[in-house]
This record gives sequence, structure tokens and C-alpha cells, in this order.
Amino acid sequence: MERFAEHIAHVDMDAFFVEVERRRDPALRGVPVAVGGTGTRGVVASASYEARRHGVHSAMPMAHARRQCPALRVVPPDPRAYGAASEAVFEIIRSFTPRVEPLSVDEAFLDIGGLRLHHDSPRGFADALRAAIRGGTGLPSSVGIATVKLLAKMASGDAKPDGVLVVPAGTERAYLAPKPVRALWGVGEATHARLEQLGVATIGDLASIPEATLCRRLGPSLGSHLAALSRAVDPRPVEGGDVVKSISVEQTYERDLEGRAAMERELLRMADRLAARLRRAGFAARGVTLKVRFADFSTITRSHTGRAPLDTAHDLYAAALALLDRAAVGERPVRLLGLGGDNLDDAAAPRQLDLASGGWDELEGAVEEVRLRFGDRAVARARLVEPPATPPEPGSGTPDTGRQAP
DNA sequence: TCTGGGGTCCTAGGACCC
DNA sequence: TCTGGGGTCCTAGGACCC
Repeated sequence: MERFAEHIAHVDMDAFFVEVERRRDPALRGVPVAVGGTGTRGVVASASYEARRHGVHSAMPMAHARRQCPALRVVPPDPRAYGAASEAVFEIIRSFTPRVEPLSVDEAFLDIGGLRLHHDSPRGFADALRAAIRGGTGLPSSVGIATVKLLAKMASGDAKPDGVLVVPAGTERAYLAPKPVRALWGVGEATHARLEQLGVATIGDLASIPEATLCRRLGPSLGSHLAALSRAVDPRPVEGGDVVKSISVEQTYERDLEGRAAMERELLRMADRLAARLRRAGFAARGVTLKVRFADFSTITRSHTGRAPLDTAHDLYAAALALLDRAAVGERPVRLLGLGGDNLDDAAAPRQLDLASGGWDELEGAVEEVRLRFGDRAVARARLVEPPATPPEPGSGTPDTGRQAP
């Protein structure tokens, strides 16, 4: 069967978090809105197009965004709502084709090569998909379609908001050449700076540099990758199953944490959250990583890989304390703590019986059960409940927002 | 303007094994 | 016991993405 030449589609929801918020609060329509942290250290996770016109963009400190756009309506994130909306969107996408590769909560690649019998053109497919998503969820989306992943992704960006862009086969390099090299998927701030030193401003400039030169300057892996992308060569197929490799939680504190006791208390809270996330996902972690960010933003990690997979707060907390010792934080103020698990094992797999932690599994399983039925606040650890008449704890003022990507 | 939270992948060195 | 080379795993840091 003949396939569409432009057989890869990239679907991207427009200002996803903002649009989900607008569904339930119509007063947010037509005005500048940002979803993100409301505290002094919060950043913008998602900005409406009205806000973007005032220079507000994601990852910008919220305080800056408010100064930039005094009329900005700021909404704290609601990850559960975005998760539910995401599931609804993906269900609609999968009704068009099973060949879907999710990239995040709000975007995906689709292999539409085989859909020629159902749609007269790639654009016809895109129109049908966007209408179905809007009809089913009320949410706007944009679609880019091209012969390779890189171009489909860049095209959906150019199609925004609420549009479609097809890059016809044969026009790939002409489409890429005038764009700034920073627009290339995989060129961030650091690589951009190094490319500038080479005199590279546009993707066309990049394509004119010999691959060997790029490999020498950027390393063989990145060098050959960028050399290929700049020439619109991107053989990566649309792939289905994405396997989770790590699960982590982290928290930036409104005020820096100081002293061992405060850090231990926060690590216990994190061990609790991480254990809950691991068990909900059906995993146990052989590897545990502690992340510490200091007041000057310098960041260190300490990790340990053991033999036994862990998924109880009790065991994760013990591992975290051992890592905290190794980090030798001392009295330095800490603005962020993080705890993560990797080397994930299927929790259902038979595990070595560890007598030292006997009983915790069952106890925490029961606690988890209560949380699932009555919410996370139904059960708390005695150590985490604020005792009366205690001096104010630095950094305890930040609620756990658990925000996700825009 | 002072920088969130949750991920993936790459690099580079060292340990260890054959 | 003056020592090759490859494979694999672990650790730490960093770039990048949404």
C-alpha cells in the first residue's frame, strides 16, 4: 500500500495547562494567564498567548512575569487535572492510529503513513484529528507533518496556535536553513554558545560545516547528530513503548533549609512521597539518588546502587540519610532537596526477604490504601505533624505543588 | 530576573572480570 | 608478575526537553 510521503505527525497541545484551567473557569479566557508556582521562587509552567505577547514565557520566574505583565492572572498548577485531560487527549489520538509515541503529557509523534485509505491528505488527517480533540475535550492543539520527526516537531511549533503546517517532501532543507540554530531540537544554551564561537547562526550555517569539525568541537555523538539534523537527516522511527527508568521527587523551599534536623525532616517527607509514587507505579528501586542544591544554585548528587530493591519510605529514608552523610552538607543553606529511585525492578518480582525491614512493607501498603481512598492528607507521620509551640521551621511554608512540564 | 519539577541521555573515570 | 583490551556496572555531573 502506498504511504504518505510526509508520514510523521507531531501533535502538540496549545498552552495546555492554561487551556485546561480555562475549561473550568471561563473568566480566564481572553486575558493573560500563567500557570505556575505562586511563591517567591515560583516559575511559569505554561503561559497563555495573551501573556506571551507581553513577553511572558515558560521557565521565567513568576515575579518577573508579574512585573512584565501586571494584569497577569496567576493560577497554581493542578497536576491531577492535567493528567486526566492528557488521558482523554491520548485516547482520542489512539482512536486514529495505534502508532503513537508520547513525548510528554501534551505532545506525541504519530506514524500516519498507513492512513492513506482514511484521509485524502496529511492535512486532511490533521484537520480531522484536531477537530476530534477539540470536540472531545474542548482543548486546542496544533499539528506538524513532515517526512522526519525533527521537521514534524518544528512544524507543529510554527503552526501554533491552533494550526497545521505540512512540510512537503523535498522542501526540508529549504525550510530548515534560515532558522536560528537554537531552534534545533537538542541545541540548548550551552551548545548554542559553542556553535556561536564557530560562527554558526542559522541551521544552514551548521549544515555547511564538515561533520568532522563538529565532532571535534562537540564530541562524536552530538557532533554527528547535529550534522545529520542540520541536513534534515533524522531516521528515528516512531516508537511505541516508553519504559520508565527513574522516578523522583524534589522540592525547592521558599526559605533555605538550615541544619541537619530540618533536612532529615524533609527527607522523611520525600521518602514518603517517593515510596508512594514507586508503589503506585508498581516499582521498587535498586538505586537511590539524593540531590542537594545550595543557596548559590550549585548542585550535587550522591547515589547508591544496592542489591535489594526498595519501595518503603522506611528503607528509602535510611538510604537518604546515608547519602546525606556522604554529601557532607554541613551548615550550608540548602534551597532544594530531591530524592529519586532508578534501576527499577518490577515490584511484583520475587524479592529477597530482608529481615531488617520486615513488616514495613505491609504497614506502608495499608497506609497507601488509606491515602488512595481518602487522599494524601488522611495519614501523616507523627514527625511531620507540626508540634505546638515549636519555633517556626525554615522552609516549611511551601506546599507540595508537584507541578509538571508545560 | 535569579532561576520549578519531572524526566532522558551523554561523558568520563574507576572497579572489576575475563 | 613491570601487564593488553574489551565489556559491564557504578558514580557524578551536566545538557537538554517539556
